[in-house]
Amino acid sequence: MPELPEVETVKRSLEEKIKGKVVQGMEFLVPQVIKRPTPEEFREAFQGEVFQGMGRRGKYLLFYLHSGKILVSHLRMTGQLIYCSPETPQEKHLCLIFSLLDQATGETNHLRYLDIRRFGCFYLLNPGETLPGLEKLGPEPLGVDFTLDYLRKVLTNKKGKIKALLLDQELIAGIGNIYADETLFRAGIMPDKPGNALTEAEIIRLYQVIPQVLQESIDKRGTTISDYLDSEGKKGDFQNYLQIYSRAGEACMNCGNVIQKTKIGGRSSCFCPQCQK
DNA sequence: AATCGTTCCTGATAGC
DNA sequence: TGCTATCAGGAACGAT
Repeated sequence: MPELPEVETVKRSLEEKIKGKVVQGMEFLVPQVIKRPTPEEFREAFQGEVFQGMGRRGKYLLFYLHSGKILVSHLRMTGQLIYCSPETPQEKHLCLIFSLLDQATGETNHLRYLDIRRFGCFYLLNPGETLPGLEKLGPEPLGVDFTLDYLRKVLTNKKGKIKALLLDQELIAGIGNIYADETLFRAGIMPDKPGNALTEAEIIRLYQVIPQVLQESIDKRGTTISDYLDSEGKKGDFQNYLQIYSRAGEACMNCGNVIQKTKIGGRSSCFCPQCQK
């Protein structure tokens, strides 16, 4: 499932490929992934548009267009953005095709959106327009706004379970189930501990470990558990470095005890009862 | 205000 | 073999 490192990897693997390309046409095989405006208006608005560059905010991908409009994409669980030749056979779960023209060479390529579960979504925003989910995002955990003071303030304030707090995009942007489990294991904190029960030492450890895990995963080009691929169709590598996520029943690599699994906020959560307090 | 359950959706897997 | 049930889960939404 794409979280911050996976979305960042898609951005990095796609940006140079689409920069300067002209949108020649589009096909909507599963129009329901286009949330705003209507698919018809979406197609109309894209006439003659040029991709200028890309950005990322939390788990959202941003495509900056020549007109000043922004195409926003969220991959949710199983979304994939693939850059390929128009000759590539149509994939089973193909939802959208953008045909992109390179004016220098006259070549056309496809930017395709695939999504097995169809949870992903696209929005086309006019200049100055925003989305509730995007606007309310908390600070980027790899950015300067994510400070120890911020984390301390936001946690000591909350009675909810720390795992649920880490998944709350309004508190910190971009952490999903994989990296929530990984950070809590590395910080030695039980996932069901209330936010306001964390000690100062635990908050400091968490503050150090969050950017560390995310950056390590970006360096390994993300985690591929089942579906995630980058824009070249390549798997990530960080699944080989996971210490706790999806390892219930296995031995903890730190103490050797059996890794446990529980549900927190409706999400499966793996933890080591020995190493996490 | 905060927290909970439900919804969207398909595929892998378990159990009979 | 072939059926049904369960699970995977991000975020919007409604209910409490």
